[in-house]
Amino acid sequence: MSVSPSTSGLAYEPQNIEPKWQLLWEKADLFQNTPAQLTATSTQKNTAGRPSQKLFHLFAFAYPSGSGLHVGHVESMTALDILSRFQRMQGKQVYFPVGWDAFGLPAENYAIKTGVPPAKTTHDAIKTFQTQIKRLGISYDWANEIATNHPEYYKWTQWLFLQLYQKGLAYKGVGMVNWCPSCQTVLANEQVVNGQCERCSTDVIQKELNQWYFKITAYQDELISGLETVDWPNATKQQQLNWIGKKAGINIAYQVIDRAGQPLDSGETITCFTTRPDTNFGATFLVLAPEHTFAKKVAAGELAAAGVTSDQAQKVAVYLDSAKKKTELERQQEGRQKSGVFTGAYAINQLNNRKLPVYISDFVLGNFGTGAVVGVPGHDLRDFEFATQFGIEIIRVVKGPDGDISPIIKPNQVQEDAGVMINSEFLDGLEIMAAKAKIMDHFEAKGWGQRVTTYKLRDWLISRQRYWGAPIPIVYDPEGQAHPVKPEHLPWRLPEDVGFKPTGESPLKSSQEFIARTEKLYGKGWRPEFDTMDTFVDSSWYYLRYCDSRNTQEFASSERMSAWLPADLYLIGPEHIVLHLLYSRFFTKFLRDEGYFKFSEPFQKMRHQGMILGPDGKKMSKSKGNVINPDSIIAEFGADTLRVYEMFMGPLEADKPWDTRAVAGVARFLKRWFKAVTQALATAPTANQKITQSQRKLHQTLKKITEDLTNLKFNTAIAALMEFLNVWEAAPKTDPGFTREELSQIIRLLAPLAPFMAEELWSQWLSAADLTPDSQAPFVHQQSWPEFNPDLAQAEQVTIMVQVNGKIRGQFAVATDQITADEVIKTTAQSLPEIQKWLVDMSGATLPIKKIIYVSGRLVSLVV
RNA sequence: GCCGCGGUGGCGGAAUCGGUAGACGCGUAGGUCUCAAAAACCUAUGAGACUCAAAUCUCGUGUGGGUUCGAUUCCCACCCGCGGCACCA
Repeated sequence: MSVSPSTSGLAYEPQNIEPKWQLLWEKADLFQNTPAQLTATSTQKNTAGRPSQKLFHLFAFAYPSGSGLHVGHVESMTALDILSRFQRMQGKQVYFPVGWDAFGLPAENYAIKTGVPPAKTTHDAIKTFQTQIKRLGISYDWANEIATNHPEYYKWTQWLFLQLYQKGLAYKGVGMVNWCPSCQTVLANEQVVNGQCERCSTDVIQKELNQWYFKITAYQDELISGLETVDWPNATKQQQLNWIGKKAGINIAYQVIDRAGQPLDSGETITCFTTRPDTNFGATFLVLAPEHTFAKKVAAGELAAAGVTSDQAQKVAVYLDSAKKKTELERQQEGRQKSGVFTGAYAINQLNNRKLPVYISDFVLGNFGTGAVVGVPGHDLRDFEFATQFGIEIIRVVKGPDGDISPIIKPNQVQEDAGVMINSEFLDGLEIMAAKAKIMDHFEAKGWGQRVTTYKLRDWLISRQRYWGAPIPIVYDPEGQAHPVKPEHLPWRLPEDVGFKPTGESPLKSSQEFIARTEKLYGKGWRPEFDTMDTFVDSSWYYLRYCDSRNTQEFASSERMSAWLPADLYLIGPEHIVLHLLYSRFFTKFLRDEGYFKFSEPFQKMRHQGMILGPDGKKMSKSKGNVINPDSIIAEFGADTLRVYEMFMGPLEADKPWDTRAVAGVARFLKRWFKAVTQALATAPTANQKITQSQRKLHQTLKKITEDLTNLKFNTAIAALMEFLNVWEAAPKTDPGFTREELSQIIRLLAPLAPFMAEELWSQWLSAADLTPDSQAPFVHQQSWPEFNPDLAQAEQVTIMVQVNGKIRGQFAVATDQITADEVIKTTAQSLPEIQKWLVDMSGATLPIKKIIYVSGRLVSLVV
């Protein structure tokens, strides 16, 4: 192909340059369809003839919202694009795919408001995003673009569901679920924020429903241990660990007793989970969650044998009813105020034969541990609060750190984490950790308890009573029995004849076609599952599909997945730490167990980009009017300026406010660079005899940029380029200037960061020498990365600082090759006149030097 | 309350196997060009003291201690901000 050299002269005009190269790159199919070119990494050669190595750079799937590309998208896309271009120039084979997390609520809510089908809204939004991204010069592999709402994609989402179903890892179950009255759908635990719906901030209520779950808990231990093998930010790993919430403790079974203090004939027991069995001599009561089966039995009047009167049973029933009606938010607003009711029943603590009254309170959670706790009010603040409120005895069994052994009457006396046991018979005198081990052994030996590990992680509720998602591929026979949709019926298509008015029921119920289709394929009286899947199901396996996005036989071939995954770099916002990342890891481990590939973690290296804030330092939002639109920045300054500015703002991971004036500073820098190069091209000598300061700076910069880009330190890389330009522009008029070869390096150096301008300068570089573009590699982005010369990258001389008693008092220069002459340098340092005056006392007498420290190439420290 | 991250000029930030604090950019001030303005370019720019000036000195990386010839960097205690979790037994 031919590339026409520019004739536009010296002025930098991004508005002319950028559309031109965008078009030519597109025509040339640059960097397209990479995964098809896999094959053995060691034999593969790129255009420059160097051995190739594969890299998978993953940008977090974007939701195609109607408001278009956000400057935050620009930040992370640009960072990955720079890295991709940089690595390609270094001979790596880089796969940098693009796709859309296209199912989801906003499009459906828009449909409810306007009647416009979500498919249309989504399609239009994607078009807008595509145009904006191409204008930015992001070198995506568009040939492998995917969208989760496409039947060829969600066919495999459904396939994945069925695989899980066949292995018993997708199941339907009844349970208390989070229900958003506004979105009219259930939510996963992960989608409830402060008792409110993550999307619309409506108070979430609890409902008992029969829903579909994925058994993520089957992998809970591996989800913990796998974190040790990946290169992720520590904070992220920590948060995942907290979410999984693994805890070691013991389940203790307390026998329920009758009025005479004898175990019930039914052998009824209440099992409590505790991590602090060491304090069990201080136990004075038991508390059950309202959902506990024993609580229900009491309410139903089934525990008369335990001495529960009908009056007490009645009170319990009332309490259970009121607890059920409370929203998550009401429960939180009560704060530490505790409600509860005595059941009338007692259990026995076999350690000391103490009778423990059994209470019910909603501060005990039904879904953690066993839903029942043993109350030790002296050493647990919640138990203390409950005991004081209900007048229950408090026993001290741990001595305070100050030796306090007085009765516990104030909350600040409640010793929770350290101390020595007292009032605990055979545990007395032991530190709590030792006591814990000893009593657990005791409980197990007696058969009263059993060591257990509990987890906070719950199974993943994936049913959604919404339209715009992948239908759950399940059909029910006339008896209501669930059956998987047959593989030949996939994709199990999302019907189009639905009403969008929220009714509290799944919108798919309104589809005649959906029901007719089910009856036709499966028989009269058969019904489809009307719920769709949580969109996190779609978006938690997309990186697998990327490897083989046009495969019609499989979700992706094993060969391709093994070749490209795990991803070498995943750049994703910190808001996805518990949801998407945990789910993705679960799917990966499951499919590995199914034998599709061998790796266990999908994302080997992950980093989080920070948030770009408005100029006011606050999160951008339409209501605050502080939103920066990338299109308007491109219109004013060009895409290269936008890219370089966003990378220059600060460290990638940090939140940083937008500074409108600083954008102009970056535009100035690019303009100066363009001018410097175009002017130099006109007079460039073919060879340069003398080594100049500018040359040294060039090679130092080449070295620095290579290091910084490798480490994702884009802001300091750009600062180094600016420094280089400052030195270049300040070079003496007598300097011979950079040679053609050096100018080529200077142009290539900028290519990853400012791809359009670099391409323009490259074409000028070629035409200045009457060269025609290489037909195999006509573009600057196909050239090799400039290597630095280590000799030239070294400074000619270094400044040695001289300290006297730790304070800087002078300095001198030394040739770089002389810095190992320790004795000479130490002597020179002492002989400096400005140092001499610090080496004498008030009377002028020379002070003895006690110690001389020389830090090679940096400083001499004199101690007197 | 628990877990994690952070605190450096007027602003964004740079420098942490301990070794010139403030790179680079923004802003500001003065200047060149211009009838004028913008743009562009040049110079200065942490605070303070002293000086005609040059030079020099003192202070300075959230606070208070410590280790060291030397601390933004390491240790201890605390304060503040941000993110996450939260009546999790």
